[in-house]
Amino acid sequence: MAWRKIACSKTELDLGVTLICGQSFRWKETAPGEWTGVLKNLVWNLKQSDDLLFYKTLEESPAASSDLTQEDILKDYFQLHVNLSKLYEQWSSDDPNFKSKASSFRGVRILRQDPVENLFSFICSSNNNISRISGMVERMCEEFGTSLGEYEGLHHYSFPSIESLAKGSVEQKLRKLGFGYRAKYINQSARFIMENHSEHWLHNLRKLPYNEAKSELMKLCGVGAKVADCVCLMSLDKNDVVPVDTHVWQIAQKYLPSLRSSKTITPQVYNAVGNHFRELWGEYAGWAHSVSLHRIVYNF
DNA sequence: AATGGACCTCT
DNA sequence: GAGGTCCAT
Repeated sequence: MAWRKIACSKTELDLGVTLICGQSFRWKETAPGEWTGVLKNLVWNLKQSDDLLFYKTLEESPAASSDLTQEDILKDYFQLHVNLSKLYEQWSSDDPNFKSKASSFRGVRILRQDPVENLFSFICSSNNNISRISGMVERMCEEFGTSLGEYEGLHHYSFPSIESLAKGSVEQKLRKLGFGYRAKYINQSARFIMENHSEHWLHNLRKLPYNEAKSELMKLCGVGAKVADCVCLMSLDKNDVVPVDTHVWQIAQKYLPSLRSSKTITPQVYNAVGNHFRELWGEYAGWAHSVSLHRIVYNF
């Protein structure tokens, strides 16, 4: 199948960074400058030039998956309607640190992910690192997802349904797959959602204001403030949310000396840090956070 | 409301 | 000890 293309500047989207920086854990660089992953139950291949985004899929969109064209699916996933260059200008003028340390890392965007994949992937993220999380998510999809076919020797699977993660045997199976104590969190959260809500409940949280969506998420086992914020930002359209991890906290302490007295991230500290960056960076603060705080990048 | 320890597995 | 959460003080 031939490559198709969308006009898209590399300064608006840097595929390599955006796909593997710890938002989604399912994209692989299958050839230099070429990434393969699953989106909307299709296997995609992506690459880019300075001003074009190229894509192809293993199959045409199944009829069931609707009126969205593949171009629409990608535009939505990468949120291409958001003018990133303009945001970089705003963050640079509002924050000298952003300007000097982060503004040259162009094209880092927040993906608009599926809330189910986003939630269950991030339940895996506690005390963990990107490469191990990626392996865990892959094994979870292989075990509980459905096959989407083979592409260049690699098998691909859908992300498991909540229903499939709610079954009784899931915790034990996940433990065998190396999930450790997170196995229970995943199974219990899935079960809680199926018993109290439905498969679509997570999607519908998009309609709620940030605070309500967050507190709903935090009722789930294994979902604290940080994971809930990641889900709000990365799949529930809460663009101004800044998830506070230990790294963000360390940096914030340099700007908010009052926080230094605290030994750990208490709820109060958590909110103070989040609010600080939200006020500093504005409506798309969570996006600025993804640019500045991606490990390698920000070294104050 | 804040603190300390435990939790799986891997580095 | 780790990009976090839970549970007990």
